[in-house]
Amino acid sequence: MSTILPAAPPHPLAAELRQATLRLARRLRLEKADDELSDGQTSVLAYLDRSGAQSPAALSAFEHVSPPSMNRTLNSLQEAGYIDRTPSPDDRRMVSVSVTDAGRLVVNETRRRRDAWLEGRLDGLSADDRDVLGEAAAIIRKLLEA
Amino acid sequence: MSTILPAAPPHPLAAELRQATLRLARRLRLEKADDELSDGQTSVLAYLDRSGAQSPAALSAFEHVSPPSMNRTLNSLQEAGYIDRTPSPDDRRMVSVSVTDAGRLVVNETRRRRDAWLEGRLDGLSADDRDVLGEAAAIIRKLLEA
DNA sequence: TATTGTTATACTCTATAACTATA
DNA sequence: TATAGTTATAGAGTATAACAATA
Repeated sequence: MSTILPAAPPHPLAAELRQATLRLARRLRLEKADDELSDGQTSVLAYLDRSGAQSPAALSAFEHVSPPSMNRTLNSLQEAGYIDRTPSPDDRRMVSVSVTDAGRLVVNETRRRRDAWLEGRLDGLSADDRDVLGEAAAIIRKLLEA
Repeated sequence: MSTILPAAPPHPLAAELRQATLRLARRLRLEKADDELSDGQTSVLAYLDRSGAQSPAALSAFEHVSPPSMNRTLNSLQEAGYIDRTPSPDDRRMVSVSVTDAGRLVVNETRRRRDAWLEGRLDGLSADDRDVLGEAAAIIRKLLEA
């Protein structure tokens, strides 16, 4: 019987989940609607679409990016016609950034492509495996909100 | 009874899994050992560590990056003392890139930090939920290899 | 001549610091 | 004077094209 075990990872779960998540995310990010859009632009557009209009400051905080860098990203997106900038009537220093219809189209197309790729892979799994993934997605959402 | 249903997503599973994965990956990537290292440098170092020595061409293919860009990344990593480049004795055009001990240290520290953050979140879950995540990680690995 | 890696050059993305407008 | 946003400038990261060394 083993008395003293060599130091083994106490929670291989974290390592497995980290690996699986980072690799799948990496693969998913390859699927995009508009190859002209950078990852940052894609991400900002998706965030604006699901959270509604936001200030540039809020966007730079969410993206962990400096205000000038976000400003540049917004310039590109506006030039492409994917977002609008409207000054606040109350405090004219503040700006509200919102997605245009064209922007929403790109966001949805990107989601569609990613889901299509993913569905292709999910089809090869058993119903049980798919159930597990569905439960896992819900648990991860809970974990992120904690 | 409903006869004609409005177009509903046939597989919400893909959408849920996509969202959960991208968000968790985003959060995990924030945890790094060396803030001086870019995401690309961090990724190359981790890949070299787990796959063993690789050619620059193999690395640029894996990272979906051009050979000159990878060359620049390797220059930075070599300057930092995290990798070695050794020409092949057989074919002297070819170079083998490998992680140094210092590089391995950084890789492991980054993994440790990400796992530590994740374990903190996993502790708040039930044993059942953790089991589901463990199974999901294995399924995702299978899915990526398919 | 083909291939592996690297250098040359230009462009995009990001950051810090300075500036403008509004409060 | 403080704050939200933007512009100025400079430093990384990336790409295409050209080059060097080896096969």
